[in-house]
Amino acid sequence: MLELAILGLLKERPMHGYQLSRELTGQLGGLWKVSYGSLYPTLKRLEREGAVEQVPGTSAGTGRKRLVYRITQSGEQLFLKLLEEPPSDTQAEDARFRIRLAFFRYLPPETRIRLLDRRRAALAERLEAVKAAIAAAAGVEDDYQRALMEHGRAATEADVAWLAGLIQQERTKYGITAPVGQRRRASATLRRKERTA
Amino acid sequence: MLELAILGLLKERPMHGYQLSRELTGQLGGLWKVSYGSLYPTLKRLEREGAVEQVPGTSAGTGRKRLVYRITQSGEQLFLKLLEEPPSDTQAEDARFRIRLAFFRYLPPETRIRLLDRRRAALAERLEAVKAAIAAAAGVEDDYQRALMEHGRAATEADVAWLAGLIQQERTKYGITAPVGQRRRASATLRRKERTA
DNA sequence: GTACACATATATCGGTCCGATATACTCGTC
DNA sequence: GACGAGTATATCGGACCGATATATGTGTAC
Repeated sequence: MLELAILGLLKERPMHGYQLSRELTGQLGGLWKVSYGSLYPTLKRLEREGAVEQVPGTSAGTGRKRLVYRITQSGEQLFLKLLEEPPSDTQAEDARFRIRLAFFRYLPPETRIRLLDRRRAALAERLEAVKAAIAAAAGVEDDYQRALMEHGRAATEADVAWLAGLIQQERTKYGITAPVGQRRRASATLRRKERTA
Repeated sequence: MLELAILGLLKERPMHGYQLSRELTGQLGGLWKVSYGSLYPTLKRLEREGAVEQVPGTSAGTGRKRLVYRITQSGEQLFLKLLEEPPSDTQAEDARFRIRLAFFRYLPPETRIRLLDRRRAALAERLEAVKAAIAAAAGVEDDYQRALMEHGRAATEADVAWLAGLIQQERTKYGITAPVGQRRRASATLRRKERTA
């Protein structure tokens, strides 16, 4: 995830580590505070893999030690690959999706819609799970546990609606019609079952 | 975080690892899927620390290998300590707060209000950061970046309002009046400054 | 003019949690 | 009696975190 964010920023202009940290923290508006303990090792790994490279002679004039990096050709390819790659860690996927969205402009409208729809399906599936858990916990007396679940439901519903709005907006903008058959309950589970069948 | 969840469940009744995993995944309604890669090592660590212990002879009759654990006296103490402990990892704090809430019934009302208020202050602070980022990005053309920030603002506002509601409910229930001076902008930052002053 | 707090900048450490995977037992069912 | 599905414990490498160490530059109060 951090790789994606770093490459996305370096795509715009060369930067050094500390600068990346500030941009990431600021641009995502406090939604994600990047740790140096992640940033610098990741930057080194990207360099080792050839996705970024140091810009020579940049710290010469200032006297201050600064390692400025820029993205390479191979890094550009990696960036686009990561931007489309399916999710892995459900825990971090929320954060990953935000990063992705911040660089959505680099993707064609069709791909954007596809990714938005995939995310919506995943959240819709989570919503069903939450609803099922609420139904299962009907007899539980704990007020806080119920409040927690209800809040989870409301928040997830809001997210799904937000994504639906973004998709609609994108479709209207580019005149892309919704697929026929309007797969209403096209949750990831259902699609997975179809694929294996 | 996992420690807290495990201790909270074992406080109710002895369980083995797999059972804990199902309870956690189900009870939190898909909001958190526990990984075995976290669960079993944590369980072992808790045993090594003496917070939990194996219930002897439970797998005898079944023939199936099952390691049933129960909470110890020292584990009960650890549980209460973790339940009140201030947050550390901002990334995981959202999840940690949910776990905490699920076991809120074990805390006295005053403590509950204090923790809810701390959480609300932290979110209010985050909200201010998001607002500042939105203001700073006024000239940016990227629609998605703006949509992302706006959504972050809306979601955080909803969370703050939700917490305010919970606090109000708790106060009404137990007849605890709000502190005089009603520190309106009592963000964590302000309180930190007051403490150091 | 100099001391001192603060921001800049890179780097490492231990620790938590994750998904994937390995292993093995139990049970229904065909 | 084979076989897949569910149960159960365990380890692995990897991502990310907060805390911390270690410098250097910069503003400013005395």
